[in-house]
Amino acid sequence: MTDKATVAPESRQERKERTRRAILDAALDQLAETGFGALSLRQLTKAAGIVPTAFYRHFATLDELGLTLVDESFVTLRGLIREVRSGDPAPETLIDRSVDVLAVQLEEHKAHFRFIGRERHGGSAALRGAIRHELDLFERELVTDLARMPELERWGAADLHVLASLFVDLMVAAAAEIVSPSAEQAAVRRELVDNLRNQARMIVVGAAGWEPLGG
Amino acid sequence: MTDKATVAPESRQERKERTRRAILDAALDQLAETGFGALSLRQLTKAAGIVPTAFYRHFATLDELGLTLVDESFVTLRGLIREVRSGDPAPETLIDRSVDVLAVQLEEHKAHFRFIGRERHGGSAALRGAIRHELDLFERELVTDLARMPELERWGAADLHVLASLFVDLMVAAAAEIVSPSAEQAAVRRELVDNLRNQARMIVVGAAGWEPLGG
DNA sequence: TGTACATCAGTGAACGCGCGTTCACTGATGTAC
DNA sequence: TGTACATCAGTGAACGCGCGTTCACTGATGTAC
Repeated sequence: MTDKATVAPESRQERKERTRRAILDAALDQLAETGFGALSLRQLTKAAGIVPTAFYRHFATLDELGLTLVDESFVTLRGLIREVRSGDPAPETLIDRSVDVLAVQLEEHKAHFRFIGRERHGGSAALRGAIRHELDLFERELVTDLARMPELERWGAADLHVLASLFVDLMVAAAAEIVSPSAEQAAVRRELVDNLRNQARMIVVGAAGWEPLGG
Repeated sequence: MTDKATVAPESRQERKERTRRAILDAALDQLAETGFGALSLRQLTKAAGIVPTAFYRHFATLDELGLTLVDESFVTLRGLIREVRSGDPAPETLIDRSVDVLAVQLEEHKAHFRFIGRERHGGSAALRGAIRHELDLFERELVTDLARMPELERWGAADLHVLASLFVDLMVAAAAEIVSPSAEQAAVRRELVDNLRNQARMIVVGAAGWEPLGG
């Protein structure tokens, strides 16, 4: 049972990475309850199964941990977009499919979306700045995606910005709402998702009838 | 100079109200920097010019203070709507006027909007619940306003909810962005307001072309 | 108007607690030979 | 394969600090007569 062959030969590096992961997960867990500013290093490390001082072997400061979580969360968000892009590009089904993918990803990466929703306006200046920067990048990517659509070929940069920012604002607002603890019940969550779908459809109707801005 | 006639005859009640106000203002001030969860009673009372323990003469807990701020902030928000309603009701100018009024009110009641934007998703469960409740009420009021418009007479409750929630989500998102410390520069703020105006216009176009939901 | 008493906003000392961070350490893993 | 040394993730004691809350108090304002 415990002979040499069954013992996992975990290297020092692997063990360190595992601890780092445990810290990040404990943080995401604790951030469901409180804002990042109220995060306790001692509670955090206790949940991660290490002594408080061991935290500094992995992060120089709590802020560095926060920035790591921002990075991680946006990797998740980009995964969402990649999944939407990789499917059927027909405009008629794009909205429905995007909302469906979002709903699934929200469930799987609840903590990441909750973190972004919470700290977007709630966190420290550094955290807010990082999130705002990532959201700007994200919106710019969406603009280039939209610019490729034949229906929008007459649109200028300003028009694309209006539409893209609408989608991003809406998605972030809905995501924050859907992953919030008060939307635990499946029925509530479904209602929120349905509403998001309808909101997106109404915006698409608006885009279809939109007269591009002058200048 | 200091004879009886010039001395303000401040009653005990008036003085108490003034201190209470000082606490609330100090809280709003401190909340520009951190989330409500990271609020310090000691720093708060110091800024208000009283000793820490005097806080309890005015509020039983910090949470009670938070709920008072929620109430206050929504009084501000309702004032905004009242001002929009009291003006020209012509649909063509409604959006522009609403955005203009919002921009002015954001400037005048920056702290209130910042508080709502921050704690909407960032605060304690009690605070989030209170804000969410008030926003629900607010949206319902907007629905009854919209229902009175001749252009929307064929719309059902579900359609009205989609449109109203779009406006509310958008307004809260934009407000939080506009009052954030990173939008201190007038040019940045103007750009955000312009974008909000265009977003609202695109939604109005969407509403104009919207085919009411069945059921 | 004057006096005696009640009210109560604000005081200040004291408490125990959890916090982030320092430091010298331990002992298992990794490396050089 | 065996030995001697280096690395470094995690330990545990200790620190000083600001925290929320308790309590008995003070003294100006308000009230009853």
